[in-house]
Amino acid sequence: MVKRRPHSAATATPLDLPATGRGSADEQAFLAQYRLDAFERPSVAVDIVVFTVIDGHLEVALYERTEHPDQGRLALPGGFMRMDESLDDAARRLLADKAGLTDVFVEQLYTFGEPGRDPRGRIVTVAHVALVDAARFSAAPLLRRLVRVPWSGETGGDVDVVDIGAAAFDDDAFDEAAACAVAFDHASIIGMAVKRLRGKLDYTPVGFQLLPAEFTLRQLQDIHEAVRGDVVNKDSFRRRMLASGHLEATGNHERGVTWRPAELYRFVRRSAV
Amino acid sequence: MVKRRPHSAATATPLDLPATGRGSADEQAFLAQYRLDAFERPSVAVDIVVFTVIDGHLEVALYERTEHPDQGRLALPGGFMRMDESLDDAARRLLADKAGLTDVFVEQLYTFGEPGRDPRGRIVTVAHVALVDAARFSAAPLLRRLVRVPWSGETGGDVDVVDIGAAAFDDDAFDEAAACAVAFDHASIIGMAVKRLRGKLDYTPVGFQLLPAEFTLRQLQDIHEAVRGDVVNKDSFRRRMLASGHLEATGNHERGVTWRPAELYRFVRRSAV
DNA sequence: AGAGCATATATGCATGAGGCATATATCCGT
DNA sequence: ACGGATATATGCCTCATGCATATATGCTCT
Repeated sequence: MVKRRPHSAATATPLDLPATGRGSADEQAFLAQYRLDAFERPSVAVDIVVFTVIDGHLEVALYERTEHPDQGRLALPGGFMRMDESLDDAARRLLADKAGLTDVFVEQLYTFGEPGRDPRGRIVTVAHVALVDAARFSAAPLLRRLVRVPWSGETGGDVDVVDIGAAAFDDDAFDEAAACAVAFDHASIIGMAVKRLRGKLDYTPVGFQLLPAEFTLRQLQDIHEAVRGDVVNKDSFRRRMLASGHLEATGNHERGVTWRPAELYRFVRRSAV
Repeated sequence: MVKRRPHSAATATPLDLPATGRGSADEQAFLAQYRLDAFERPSVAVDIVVFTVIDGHLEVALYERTEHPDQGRLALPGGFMRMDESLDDAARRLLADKAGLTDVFVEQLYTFGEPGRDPRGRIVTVAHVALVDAARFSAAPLLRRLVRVPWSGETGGDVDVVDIGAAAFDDDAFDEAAACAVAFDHASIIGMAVKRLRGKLDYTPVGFQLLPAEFTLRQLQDIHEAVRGDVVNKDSFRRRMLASGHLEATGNHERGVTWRPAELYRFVRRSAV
């Protein structure tokens, strides 16, 4: 039994079109005269934190700004949302345009909207996280920058970005390198992205997104250790991963290593039981 | 030993004011002529999912829309962001205006920006989650509506909203009640909010936000069971909570119950070690 | 007042996952 | 053939959790 509300307008309408419901003539009339621009509007941007793990280090794709504001500082790839696309679509479009990356894992992270975060005016940015394997990351036409997260637990917050130069393969030099200047609030965005990635790693199968299609258990462990910033127990890690149901042995083995070759696995979506 | 990069500009400038850096005259000039409104902009709204637990059921604050579009349907409290406030500030302001709630736990959830989600035009909404104890929720001038989450694991997705009438204290009638019509994509927003709340409950001390300042372990367990939608082991729950370091015994006991009164605890922020 | 009841609170034990050590397997280079 | 390095497998210890049992403490009813 559906209750019917009294008509707000006395006009007769066809039976199948409710007087005031979704799609009604009444609503159509309302929408026709509705002025959305009566309110002032901010600009909406989308920024993407592209992560990868190279040589055991967590890296983020950053480019050097050539224009004002914050000219010369490092910034996340991003841009303004278009009126005909969803936020996810905007992130994927910008990822393809600015980094040449397609078919990557993209997920919305958080929306930053402090009034003073951009000197150009009121710009709200919807930050996203993308995960790519090292080979595709290196091939992308973006500067590679290492991110060193100050290990203060799970705090998030700002993150130090260290240029990846000669120090790349020298941990001592890396530790002494000075942090680069980061544009806008992007250091804070990266900080939250690292925090989120660390959290997801424990209870969702997301580490595979940072590896090629086939990989060894050691490579997967390296990913986890680089993201977490500490070492994990090898045996229990192997047991846990193999028991998760997300791994499938390919029967192939790694080649060209000087030790016993490990078996290659691939990621399988766990059956929905 | 810190390496120094060569200057990009050869012009002599005062030592403290870089030629092109943040706050430089060059940047000022750029900003003065920058036209942010060259791009079309969407409207930015903020919606809040206010949760509480009453009589063992997870409830959400919804009101019936009196205007087009989706007139007569149930909707989340919300509104448009102002140009001089942050997103969190907007959420708190709207919570106070629309529900009379202040000093509550508020956290950003997710931003919804599908092009067709609002017939009035392009409106991006930044959804938030707020947690209130039952007493304050009931006193707020909003309709109470029960939310029944179809227990399909962690899927999120749309959620059935069931009117809380005579069925409130009768689980059988509640199960048979038909779902109410929900405006816009708000059923989907609530679904994601439930999913997020369930996830946070396991590894962050957030359940306390749904209780008064002093509470018994049984009340806390009821919160967890209502949010998770299943039963938890009483003994291990007590052990885990007491060992978490978040609980502090007050020495007081509950009154007016017909059984042995339980001790009252209060929430303490865990000391930073 | 005392029995009965419902719940809180405490203790002991079984089970399973993770940390750790040891043993064996398999590649490469010399 | 042998050593080096790592993969892979197995067994043991510890701890968190699930489960059962026992005691404590308020109320209600007779």
